[in-house]
Amino acid sequence: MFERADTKSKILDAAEKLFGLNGFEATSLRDITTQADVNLAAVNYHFQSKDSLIDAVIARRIAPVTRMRHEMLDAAGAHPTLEQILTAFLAPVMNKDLNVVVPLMGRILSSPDLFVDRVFNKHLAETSQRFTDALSCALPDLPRPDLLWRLHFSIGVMTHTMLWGEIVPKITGGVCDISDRPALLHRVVTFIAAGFRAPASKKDY
Amino acid sequence: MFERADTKSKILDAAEKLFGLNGFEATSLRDITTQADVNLAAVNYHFQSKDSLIDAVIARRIAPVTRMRHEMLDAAGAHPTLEQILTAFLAPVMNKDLNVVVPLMGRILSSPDLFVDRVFNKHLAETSQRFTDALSCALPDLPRPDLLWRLHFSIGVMTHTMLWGEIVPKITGGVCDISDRPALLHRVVTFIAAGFRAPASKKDY
DNA sequence: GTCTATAACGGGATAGAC
DNA sequence: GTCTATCCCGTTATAGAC
Repeated sequence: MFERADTKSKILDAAEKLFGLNGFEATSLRDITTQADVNLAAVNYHFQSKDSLIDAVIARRIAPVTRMRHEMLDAAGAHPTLEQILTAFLAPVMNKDLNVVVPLMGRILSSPDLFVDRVFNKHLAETSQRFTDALSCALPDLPRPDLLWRLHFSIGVMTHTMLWGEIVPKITGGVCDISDRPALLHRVVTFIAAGFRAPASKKDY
Repeated sequence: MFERADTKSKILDAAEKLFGLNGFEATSLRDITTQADVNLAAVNYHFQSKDSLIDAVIARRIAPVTRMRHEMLDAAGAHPTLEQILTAFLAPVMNKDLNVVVPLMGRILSSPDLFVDRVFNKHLAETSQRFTDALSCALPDLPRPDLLWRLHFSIGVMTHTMLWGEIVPKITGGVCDISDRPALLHRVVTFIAAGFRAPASKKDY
């Protein structure tokens, strides 16, 4: 049942898969419509342009991530630990379907130009505010520039881990394994939490 | 004097600038030849194809980075500290010309598909080996998977910091500043070193 | 709503004069 | 080595039949 998804959803599914696999630029509408098994013109009928399609693909996946992030942060209570904050921030992204959503997120986060105008300002500004506030509470002695830089570094760890997921096992000769998602999340949180707890940078060194 | 650089160099200069600015896919040969003020056909004369041009652009910048990395690691002596190893690894990339080389490096590192075959295996495999060995010496108790994962995380921090350099001041309302390169390097090394020194991940948690 | 067909354009690459 | 002109392909987008 429900085998015949509607055209619009089929396009979104195919697009997010191919965008994640090959990037936004390298994916043509022909690739998408072939994968989705729909007609080429359907894209411009349901969405107005390739750009709008990209927006739609992103919006569909960011919404639940944002919701889950806030839920997890709420669930951690009034004074969440650093690890709880980081987990609430990272888990909703990193525990998604590895083969589709994660590569897509990686693509988004490694396209700064596309990101700021069309993703951050539209979908993430509020979330960013909440998590920086929570981090400030958990690390009251960390100066604000350090805190923001370290959050930025953390996003770098997350992005790279997602984007390179399938590469790491290759170039490490199989030593690193990505199939155990909770273990990987734990590794990331451990690494980042230690980085956040490092002494604040001094002006003279 | 030397105002009239040869065509080949002009193409390489223009290409690396535009590749860093807009990415490899989004940069056309026409963009490059216009920027370089040379004829379109010159690209296919001096290089055989756009792909070969990309390889040439990358190779020209990676060589000095690799040399400097090894020099700095050598200079740190037989038993370098964790901070010395990380600085030797990161400084040669992060202290380059911010406006051209750094964005280019960011682009390379955020294109996994392009990276493994055409960059890692060709230029970085040996360097990778040397630095993982050095890290093993500095952190003898850290299990190998943790060590490799954390090196991977570190590259994520570096990549993201490079790729998003100009964005961070914007979305932090000017709190974060990228103009002081040594300070930024110090922030990165502090963060990563603490992450490396975190307890190794346990199987049960 | 969905298709076929095609317009309009920009891309990489090449032939051949100079 | 450098140019002009051009080929051929893939791209987005649209017009119009069904």
